[in-house]
Amino acid sequence: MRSEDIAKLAGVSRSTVSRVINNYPNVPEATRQKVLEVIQQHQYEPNAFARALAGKGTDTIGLFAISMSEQEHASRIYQNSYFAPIVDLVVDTANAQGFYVLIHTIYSPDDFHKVKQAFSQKRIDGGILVGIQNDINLVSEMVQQDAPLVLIDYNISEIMSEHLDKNHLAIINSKDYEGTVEAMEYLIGLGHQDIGIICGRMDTFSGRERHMAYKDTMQKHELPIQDKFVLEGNFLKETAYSSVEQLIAGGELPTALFCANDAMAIAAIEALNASGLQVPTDVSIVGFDDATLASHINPKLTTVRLPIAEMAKAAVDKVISLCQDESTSFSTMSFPTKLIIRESCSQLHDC
Amino acid sequence: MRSEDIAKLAGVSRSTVSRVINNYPNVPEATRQKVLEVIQQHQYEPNAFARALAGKGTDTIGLFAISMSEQEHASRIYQNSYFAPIVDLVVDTANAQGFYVLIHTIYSPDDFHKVKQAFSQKRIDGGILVGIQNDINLVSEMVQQDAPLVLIDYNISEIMSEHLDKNHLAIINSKDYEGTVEAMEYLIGLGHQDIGIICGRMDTFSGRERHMAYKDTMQKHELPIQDKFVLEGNFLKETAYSSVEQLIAGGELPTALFCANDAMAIAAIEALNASGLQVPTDVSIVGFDDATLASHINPKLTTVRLPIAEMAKAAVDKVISLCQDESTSFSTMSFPTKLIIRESCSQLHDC
DNA sequence: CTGAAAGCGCTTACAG
DNA sequence: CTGAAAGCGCTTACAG
Repeated sequence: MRSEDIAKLAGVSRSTVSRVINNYPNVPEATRQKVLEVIQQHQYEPNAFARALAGKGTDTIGLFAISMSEQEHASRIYQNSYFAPIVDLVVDTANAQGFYVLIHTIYSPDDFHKVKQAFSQKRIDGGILVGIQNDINLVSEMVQQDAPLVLIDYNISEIMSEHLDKNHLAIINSKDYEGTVEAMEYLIGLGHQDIGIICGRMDTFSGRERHMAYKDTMQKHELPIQDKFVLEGNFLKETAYSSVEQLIAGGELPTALFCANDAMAIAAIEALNASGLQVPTDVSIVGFDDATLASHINPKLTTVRLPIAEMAKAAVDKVISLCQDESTSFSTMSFPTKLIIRESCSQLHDC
Repeated sequence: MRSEDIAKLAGVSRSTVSRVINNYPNVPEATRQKVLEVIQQHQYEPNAFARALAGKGTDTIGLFAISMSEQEHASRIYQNSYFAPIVDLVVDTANAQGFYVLIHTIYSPDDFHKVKQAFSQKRIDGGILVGIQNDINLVSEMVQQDAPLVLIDYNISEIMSEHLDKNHLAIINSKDYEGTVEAMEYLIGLGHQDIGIICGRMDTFSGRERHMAYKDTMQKHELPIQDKFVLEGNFLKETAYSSVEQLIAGGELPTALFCANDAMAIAAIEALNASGLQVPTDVSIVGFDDATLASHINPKLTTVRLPIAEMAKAAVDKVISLCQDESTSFSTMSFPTKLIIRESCSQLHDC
């Protein structure tokens, strides 16, 4: 069933059918009704691709989850307490506004080709990128296509200094620096001085922010940062577990450990437990994200809650409005985090 | 940049450009190379929609997560330990084979329109439906469009009796009946006789299978099924929590409770704990799914592991092969579950 | 208000 | 082996 068939049945031309489908004003109510009726009757749906070819939008946005540094292939994203909810919320929000969402996961620089392709093949009206490593070239390449783009978690000043801020572009961040400071102040308020950190991926905006806030807060309180207590990490359980094992093997432990996400915090607890150490008795732990697991493990994790729902919704609203606007625009939003105090930290008595 | 531009640059016709893009045999190596070179040089990507319009596939499959009975809107799917991994695995598997995936969540019969639309607008080559309630009319409507379709978790005999088995259709199930029997036998082997159940959604194939296997196993061992110990449920935490509260309020408790999924098992444990009851000391609990949470809560949950990864992969492989096959075919696959024994069940001593 | 026609960017018989 | 042409199913100036 094509628009031509509808036209015949309704005794009008394809042009008119198209006019009613697209809700143009210049068609008399009677004609409109007749056409609508025939459409209803035959459950006609205009071919989406033909519409797109003829200049209409695709009514679909792309969502690209980028996690380049991870190793095995199966079940990575959903186990990731950061990506999974974003995917979910983005889909929900977009669907509610009548948009489909095209998803693709990027595991290697090669895969990245796919996101450019989705744009250049005109499969989507706009796209959301999450988990992008700080690589301004990549971003600038994307932005060149001048398709509406929103980046979740990206360094705004890089955008500015590259003058990329005059495109259909938006950045959605969370206030990770402030969130980390709050967590650190809490730990310090509890009497901790030997505070370690398990870092996140340093090629990530949030990873760097959390690390910097850790350092700054320690310095502000004139607390020494001991190299052996700053553990590298990549937001993944496995590596966090082994670095904590090594830390333990080293003999000396911090009294508290700030972990750049919950997955690593949980790994830390497990590694500590495996060596007969208790949380928070022996060492206090704070995480970041407030993943589902955080409130279910034992001890319940004290963590910084990421406003993922707000961010995902804002991202969708933003792409959609960028798709609709002709004029280029650049905007940024930053959502506050919240410290959720549970059971994984304790007061230090001997200070 | 259109194929015509490439043609000009390469000194050939659009036809030839198309031939090399589509890897047709009848073009001399020299010509092919020249065209390929120009394509490379200009990073040309054929417009996906134009290709689709002209008869090629869209290289995208649809994934529709249906969860009609749930209430609030935000963050439902990802919190759902069943949907989230499926989404993830499907995306990964499809991506790896060069397919995009279009996702849509269905929360109401109205939304269902969207999945039909995706097909009738020819946005996708084929689709995967997960969480579909047993509604043969819906399925038959979909199947009429004769687009390749795979259903995860659906009653095969319904398909057969409606003669829907001569379409591009496949069903992917898990062996929930056998899995439940295994769990029940384990409980009975531990000496339990008063075994209750929290049911899943009964409009779901797996929900019904798990319930039936519970009943059958009880009967086989001539154990009485007490009405007050069979609790209705819908796979969600909230309702499970309150029915367990009611059960507790009733005064009499089973010694073991089989829960049709982990979310409800965890809710049961929480409800029990809230009343000062201990698992497994006071009541043994077994779940179903082996969600991430299962191994992290306290006590670690004994549960039946669902082969979600296998199912998701099989579903993708199946749609893709259905998309490629001209001939209609109907097939079914059923993957075994596995009982994972952890800490939430104990031997009953007084029997 | 409305139809005929051109155009969107491809693919694929068809003819040579 | 290869080009001209028709066709996929829409939309949108253009003319009336």
